[in-house]
Amino acid sequence: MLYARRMSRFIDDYLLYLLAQASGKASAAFHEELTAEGVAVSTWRILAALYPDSPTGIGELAKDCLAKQPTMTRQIDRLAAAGLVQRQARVDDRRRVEVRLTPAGRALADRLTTMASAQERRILQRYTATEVTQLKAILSGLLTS
Amino acid sequence: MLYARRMSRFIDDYLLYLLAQASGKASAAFHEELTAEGVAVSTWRILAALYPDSPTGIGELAKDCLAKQPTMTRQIDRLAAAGLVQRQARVDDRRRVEVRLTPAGRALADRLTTMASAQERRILQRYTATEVTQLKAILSGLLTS
DNA sequence: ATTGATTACATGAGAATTCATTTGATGCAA
DNA sequence: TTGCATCAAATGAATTCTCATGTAATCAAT
Repeated sequence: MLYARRMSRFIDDYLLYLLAQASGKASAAFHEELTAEGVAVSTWRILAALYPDSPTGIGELAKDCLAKQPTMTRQIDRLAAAGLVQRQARVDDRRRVEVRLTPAGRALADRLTTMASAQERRILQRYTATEVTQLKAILSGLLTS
Repeated sequence: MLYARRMSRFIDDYLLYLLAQASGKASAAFHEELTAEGVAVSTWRILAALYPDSPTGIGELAKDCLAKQPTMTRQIDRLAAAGLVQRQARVDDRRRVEVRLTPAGRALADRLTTMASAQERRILQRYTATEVTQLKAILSGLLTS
């Protein structure tokens, strides 16, 4: 299955690789649940970012979901057509568009976030509360640097 | 700049989101360096995975680079045409293709991994050696679960 | 008020990714 | 052997993403 390697790989101790792989692998299990529910990963990301009640602009939403702004505009088109979110131009700056969950979107997000939290518990089960706190603190720190 | 929010967001304490954001943000700085060097992120990922001398099959390489197998086949087409990697069918199982760095590919990887390590040090500067060790251990643990 | 720069989002065209399937190779059971 | 399931990689078609740019609103300076 595995190939012989002459020496250890660069990436096995490289932080950005470990982060990317950990993120990908930890997400994979939940993404399977989403697929079984017929929900696209991109849809989940948007609903989660808006949940429970956080109206957000298109550009900021793109950042939150690791996508580019043109991609997000089109995703929101799709979710709005599906009745899960609604657009509303801000009165104090009409360049901006606030996106928020509709009742249907919030209902779906209720269900999915419950599933996500259960999944998170399964992953974190193996670690002590202290370890979990430290991990989240370090990750949050990376985000605010 | 920021919009008012009625309550804290679900994602701000959700591990998978923190991991994805931390990964994305930590990588962003280095990806800018890559762009300045005229190197695509996907190219970097492949060179890093093969470095320094780890011949790898297409499918495994796809996993290592968070891509699907058809994507990787085409990426390798591109890198092989650029003279950075070479394909070789395995004699013991000719379904498999071993990809390895050419001397030119290794030279480029030498340079990029040096840059990547410097970037990693800048990120980790703010943490103690113990914290770094713990972080990498937990991330590695997530990968082997 | 007018000009020019900047910001936020939308959109067209092109590029990259992925799904579904095919091709070729291997292993296994009858 | 033969037949069949499985596996790794390649490929065609379609989806999806993103770059570059456009449009409209706001802001700053004169």
